[in-house]
Amino acid sequence: MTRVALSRLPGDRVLVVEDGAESVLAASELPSYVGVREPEAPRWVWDDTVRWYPSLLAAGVRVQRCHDLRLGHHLLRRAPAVDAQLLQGAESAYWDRLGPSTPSDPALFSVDETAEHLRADLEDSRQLAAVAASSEATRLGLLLAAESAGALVAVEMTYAGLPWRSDVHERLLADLLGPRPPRGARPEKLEATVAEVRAAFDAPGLNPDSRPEMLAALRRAGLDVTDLRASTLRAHAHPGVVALLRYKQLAHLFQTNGWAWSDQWVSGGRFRPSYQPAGSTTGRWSSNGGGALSFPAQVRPAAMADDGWRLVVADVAQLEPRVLAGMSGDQALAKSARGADLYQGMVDDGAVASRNDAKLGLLGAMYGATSGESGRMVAGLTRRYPDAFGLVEEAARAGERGQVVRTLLGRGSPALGEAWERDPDDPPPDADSQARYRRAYGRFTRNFIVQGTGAEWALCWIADLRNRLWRLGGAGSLVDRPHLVFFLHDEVVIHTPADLADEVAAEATAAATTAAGLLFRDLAIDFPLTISTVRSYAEAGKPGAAVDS
DNA sequence: CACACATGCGCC
DNA sequence: AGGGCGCATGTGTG
Repeated sequence: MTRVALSRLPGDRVLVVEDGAESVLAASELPSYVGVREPEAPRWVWDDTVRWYPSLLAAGVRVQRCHDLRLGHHLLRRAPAVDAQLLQGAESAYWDRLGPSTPSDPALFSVDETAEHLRADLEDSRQLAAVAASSEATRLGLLLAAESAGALVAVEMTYAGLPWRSDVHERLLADLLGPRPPRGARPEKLEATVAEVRAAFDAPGLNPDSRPEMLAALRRAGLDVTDLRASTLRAHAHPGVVALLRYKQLAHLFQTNGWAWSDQWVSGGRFRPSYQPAGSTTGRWSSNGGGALSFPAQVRPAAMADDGWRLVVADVAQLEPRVLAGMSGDQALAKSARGADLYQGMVDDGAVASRNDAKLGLLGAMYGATSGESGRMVAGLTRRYPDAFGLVEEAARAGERGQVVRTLLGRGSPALGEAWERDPDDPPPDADSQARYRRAYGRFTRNFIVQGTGAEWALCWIADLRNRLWRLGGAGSLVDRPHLVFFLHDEVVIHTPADLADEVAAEATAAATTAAGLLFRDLAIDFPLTISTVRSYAEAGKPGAAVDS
């Protein structure tokens, strides 16, 4: 496949390198240049998708495939199967240091003038050579392609935005909090809750946001608490606790997803958060603006499709347990995974008494629970599913020995010590705390292989789905046809003309099959989706939510 | 004054 | 003595 490397040059020019041939364009010519090449679908190679793609999209150019060198560099540098020496060369130290940029500030990442003008073609050659020389070239190649496709999706989703009805959002806020207050003031209903809390604890002037003040007030009232978590407070029957819990809930809504949040992240009828692919060490995405990945259920009613359009919401049932079954090749767990509910499958298989036990046991195994109900379930299930439980157990032991682990497609975990930086001023840790530290790292590596491989499955899923949605056709640009508008680890939302919703749902299912095949080949693991076609995101997943049309 | 950290909550 | 994140506030530090 043709690769075309794009690098920025001083003076708003772009260096284009294809098969060793160099040419120079003015930056303003780039959209038409890319647009005209795009039907042939070369792979565009660039430093960071966020630095190139938004302006192309704004000019109406949709890119089919790319290679994101920043993501690739960080991934390959830590991949156990890659000889990191092969990534060394001209400017490689800059690539090592490149941090993420954001759509609102794409230049933020540049460390100095040189980093602004890195040669994409040189780094691309090194990455290609490093992959080719690796013992896991095929898997790493797939991972790089999926990661880069994810970077395209991330920029496209910020560009398109999640359809947002500010009137619905404001009505919701007004109902719960009262009218929008002046800057710096609490809304009426929140202030009223503060008054209730003060009265209940006989503490005029109490600031419920102050931890020391609040703890003192609770103790004076005879409540023996050392923290203010909702779960702790709920255990105490005191009239003030009810008011305090309501205050905490409303205050969180006001502060996190209230008017100020809307001012900053909603524009033109769209919620446009910023996504950061591979923002977490496991390869999961994170979000560095707008809080996309902690988008609370409370405000989802405001996410509404345009008139004549629908939201197709698809999520994978028990993604990580299924991934564990696939990567461990555990036949018994794969059998329980055959169906819509893996946990129920374990019950039907006679492995556990209840669905809840199954869930506790599996989550416990993946997170490294050692005690409580969850820890107790793990022991019994280990005998039933030795390959699956053995795999995470071995990952934990490797971590405790100080070894790095890798995902199915070859992403490496950060090393012990790299995972959590130590303060050099701290006294050297004693044997006890060293052992604790190693066990904590073991829990991390245990979870890393499953969470990381789950992220890889999801990347393959959205990458294939993105292409399928484009092929579904329709005329016009990205936002005139079915397109992804939200992604949350194991769930996607597609905004689509209503008459295409059924086809979109079918493509989401087909893409899940593709992803399963890419990762697990012949080991047919089912990844059933829960799909809803709705007007409002809040209706998704509920029985009877389907829109008749 | 800016900054880092702790706490608590949201999501998976 | 269960993994990964982001965000807001208050508090303590330089």
